[in-house]
Amino acid sequence: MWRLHSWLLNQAAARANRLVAAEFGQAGSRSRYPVLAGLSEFGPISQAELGRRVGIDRSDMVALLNGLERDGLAVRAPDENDRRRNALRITPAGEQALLALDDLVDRGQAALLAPLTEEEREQLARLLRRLLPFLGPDAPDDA
Amino acid sequence: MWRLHSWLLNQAAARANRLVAAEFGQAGSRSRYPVLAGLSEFGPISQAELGRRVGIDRSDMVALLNGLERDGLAVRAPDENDRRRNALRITPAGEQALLALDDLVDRGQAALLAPLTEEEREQLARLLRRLLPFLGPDAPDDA
DNA sequence: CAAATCTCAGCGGCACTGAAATTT
DNA sequence: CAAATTTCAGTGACGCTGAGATTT
Repeated sequence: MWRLHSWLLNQAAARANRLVAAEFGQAGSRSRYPVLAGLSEFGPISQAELGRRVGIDRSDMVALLNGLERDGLAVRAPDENDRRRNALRITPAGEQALLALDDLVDRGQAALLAPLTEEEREQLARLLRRLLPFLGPDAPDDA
Repeated sequence: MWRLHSWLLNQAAARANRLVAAEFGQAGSRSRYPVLAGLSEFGPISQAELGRRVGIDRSDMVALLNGLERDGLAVRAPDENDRRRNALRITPAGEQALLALDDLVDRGQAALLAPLTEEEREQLARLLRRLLPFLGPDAPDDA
């Protein structure tokens, strides 16, 4: 039972979500965080590509961006090179919001990772990354 | 972004669920597995206690047991020592079903863990267990 | 009385599917 | 034509809350 990785992963993820959600409180959906972080890191990008990189479904991405645009944290512009795509950008207000969310996530994670040493935390992150194929060989590793 | 443990955990758990769900197909809910495994391992036990051990909410446990009882895989009997409780037991058919589910879960997990060596898999399990407080010091560790 | 257990009704976030419209 | 992108409508499993009835 306790060797069941898929069960352990689910339990650990559920706990992480509880802790982060407790920090977020009324501050909106947790999924906003990876979207804003991805926008900030990957500059102008299409919805499909962003979704692939942060592991969010195309369909959920639409709803999330609707909310972010409504709140002035991101903007959709037509991509002139490929008019099927939207060129997404984070706004200054979005960068601002991202900084605030950074703090909340950090605090939630501190509680989650309390039982581990710094070395063990890095080891855990390294192992988890190896399980995710879309974090290709180009993904930042511990190189 | 890639150092975000709560994000990594969620992505890894989502992938594990996809892979296991692909194996399960029509074979019923995935949550049945931890319940049956817990019943088999912990013998006669109350719903609340079982829920605590396998990380399933009291409320969801009711629905899961309804299904398991309907299918003849588990039985509820009144606990004569404490009549608030149900004494849950797995049936022979339940043990049978558990064996079948074992195979399915194993195959799903084999795909998930393919990138890791045996040593790394144990290390991952060890680290994840340390994040789950309800796996108290009595929990089977790598001692 | 306080606390624990079982049950039911319902909610919200999340991952996903299927299909339509547009563009390459 | 085949493939990719955005969008919308809808589904289902999951984790959880709140409340009621019963028992300790």
